[in-house]
Amino acid sequence: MRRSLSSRERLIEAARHLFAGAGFDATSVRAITARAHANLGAVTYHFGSKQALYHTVIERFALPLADRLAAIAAEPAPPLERLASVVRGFLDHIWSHPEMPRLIARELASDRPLPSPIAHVIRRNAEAISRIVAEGQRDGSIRPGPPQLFAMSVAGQPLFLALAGRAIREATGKDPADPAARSLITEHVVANVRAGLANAAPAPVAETAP
Amino acid sequence: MRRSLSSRERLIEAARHLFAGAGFDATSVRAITARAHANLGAVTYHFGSKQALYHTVIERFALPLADRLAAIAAEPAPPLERLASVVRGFLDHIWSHPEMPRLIARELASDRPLPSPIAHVIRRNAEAISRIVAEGQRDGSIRPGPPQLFAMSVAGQPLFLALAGRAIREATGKDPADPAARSLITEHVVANVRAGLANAAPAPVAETAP
DNA sequence: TAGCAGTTCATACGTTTGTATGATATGATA
DNA sequence: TATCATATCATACAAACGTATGAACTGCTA
Repeated sequence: MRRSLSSRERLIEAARHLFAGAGFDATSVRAITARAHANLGAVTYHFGSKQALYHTVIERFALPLADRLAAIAAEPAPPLERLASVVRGFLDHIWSHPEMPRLIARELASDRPLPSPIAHVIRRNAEAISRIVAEGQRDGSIRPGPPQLFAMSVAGQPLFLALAGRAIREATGKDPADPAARSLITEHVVANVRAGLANAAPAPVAETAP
Repeated sequence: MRRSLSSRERLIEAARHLFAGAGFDATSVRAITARAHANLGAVTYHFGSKQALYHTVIERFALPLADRLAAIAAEPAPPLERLASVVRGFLDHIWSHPEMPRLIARELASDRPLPSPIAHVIRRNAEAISRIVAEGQRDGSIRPGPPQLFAMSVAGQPLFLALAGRAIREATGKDPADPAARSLITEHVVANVRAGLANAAPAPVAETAP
């Protein structure tokens, strides 16, 4: 844990790592402060509670991701190309925030209400992707079906593949920390999403505007 | 909690529900025994420890799933059909064991070594699916690419869609507990996997044996 | 130098945790 | 009825937990 960072930042960094690895409940305030080289009271002082620190950790990755994907969704490219960009952006964001899929997975698995930043990012991304899919269905480039389910598949594949990094390492011998393996995985998911959504029949020519 | 079941079975049932909803660490032995209408000492008596009860819960769904998918994989059908059957079997198993994806997601997210029944079922399924994919690539019905990554996508989509049931309910208004919604989701995943793996070009005729 | 806000520190408190213990109850067998 | 393994029960215990408290330290401003 870098001593150069402020105590508050060190706490966030330590908490992110420990929450992702062991979950909220199995991570003690004592473990966090020890890893951050901070005093036991530091969490209460800087954040008020362990819960509040947890929410801070989540906001750190959730808000930028929502913004990033919204920007991609607004690009002036064909729907399938934009969806490929969404997948690339998603995975790129995950590679630089490896804790994200683990924290999200735990929250999705949980009975507790979703922390609001997570609920927010899921809602925004699902809507943005659904809109792209619907647009592609209108112009015939994407096959028919419920856009919301397509959206779950588009977002779910990057999330799950990252989450299963461990299993992938065992099954393929490739370490997802290695850039070559990362781009292999990225290209796989992009190709899979593209092939999964594309209209098999050559897209019928959309009626030209009068 | 049905009183008709043996105390041991009631403990497993209660534990499965609570572990899935709150995770291992946030579930207390007291909560389990209260839900099972059993005495506090019952977990120690019947299983030896909370950990051992957890492992019992996991084995209950992991072993049957591995057997089931292995049977499907051995069927004498074309590779793409067998993969569709794998997806259906996977989802069918999940619908009757809704706790499964939640428990698996938590384990995949965790730093701890995978409990052996989970590691076992992952390994067996990944191998079985990879073999089908490789076979399909040989006969030209499945597009080229690393079979292990295809396997992760095939298994990951049912798992993730089930895990995201909550988000799906919010986004689509459909409750995955409803059979109609279930078959909608099942058919979506089947179609998605099929389209994602199929060779876009018409399969080249395999050389006939001499 | 005095004062003060911001931060760090050691320590204490009341809960909750998983497990151990020994007494009691139950139901089949002798 | 006596015996015995199996099961249930109420308690006890030490450890770990999140948080609160008040003293000590820090660096800046008056």
